Amino acid sequence: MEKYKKIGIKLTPQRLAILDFLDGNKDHPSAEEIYREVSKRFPTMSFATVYNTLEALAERGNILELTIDPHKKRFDPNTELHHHLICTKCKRIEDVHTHFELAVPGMHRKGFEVTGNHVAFYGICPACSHRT
Amino acid sequence: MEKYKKIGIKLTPQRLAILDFLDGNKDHPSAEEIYREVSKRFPTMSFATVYNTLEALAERGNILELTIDPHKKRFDPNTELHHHLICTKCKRIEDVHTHFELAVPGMHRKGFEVTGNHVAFYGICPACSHRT
DNA sequence: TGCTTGACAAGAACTATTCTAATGTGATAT
DNA sequence: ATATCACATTAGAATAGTTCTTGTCAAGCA
Repeated sequence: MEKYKKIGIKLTPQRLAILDFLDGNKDHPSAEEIYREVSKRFPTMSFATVYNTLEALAERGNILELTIDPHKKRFDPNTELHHHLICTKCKRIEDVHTHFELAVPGMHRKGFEVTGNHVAFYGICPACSHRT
Repeated sequence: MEKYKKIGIKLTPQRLAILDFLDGNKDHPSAEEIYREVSKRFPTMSFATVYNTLEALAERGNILELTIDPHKKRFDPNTELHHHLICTKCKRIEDVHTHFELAVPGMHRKGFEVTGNHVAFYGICPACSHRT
């Protein structure tokens, strides 16, 4: 795929498969989910390859590493500025494409140079609120 | 200490030491930091006790489990609604006691019942921006 | 007194991630 | 087209953080 060329990493079949799986993916998959899926096509795939690729992509700003799930890292191929709505029961994550104008008041900034922000909304998704 | 009685868990010397360490602590300590500190007073202290106590406290809403640091859990004894400013280099976390009026627009809510939110601000703290 | 419940310590087990060493391979220059 | 080399890949070991298990004990209660 031509569109992946500009990322600036060496393209390999494994990496293309990972990129294809991520492209347009709205499920914020974990390394394990990526591995499970991609290793269907590449049964010899190693976990290290998944992590290496994800790290390389994150470094270049092509994906975001989410620190939302206490148990594992999750990755988001959508690098536009956006926020998340998380079901505290099933851990499903939905995107919230709204821009919030947020600034840290000087008194709390403590000399920090603020570079970004992320809003996590918590709630219960319809599916979970139904079953009990 | 009387003030701990109302938490509703059985108070033991180990738990009192953990509670004392957390009380007013603004450093958002990890389990490991709590263990290191409390085991000075109770050298036989086990990690399991730390985790059990933290879990019990979190369940009862007496502390918050922060999912901000990708490498470890961090705990916040301040359960008032507040937000955080995180140094992406040294992982220091400062509190931001500002109330933001945030609502998820209906189109993104997808039927979620939203129960709360948390804003993470990212930046570089003064100490880190100095040393290169 | 005996029962029940919950807390504890110690360490094993587990999970997610990172590292290592050996081998393989895509991209470029030849 | 081929050789080369830096970078990718693999398998498995290593690590870090967290959770689980087992046996023990103390406190509260019938």
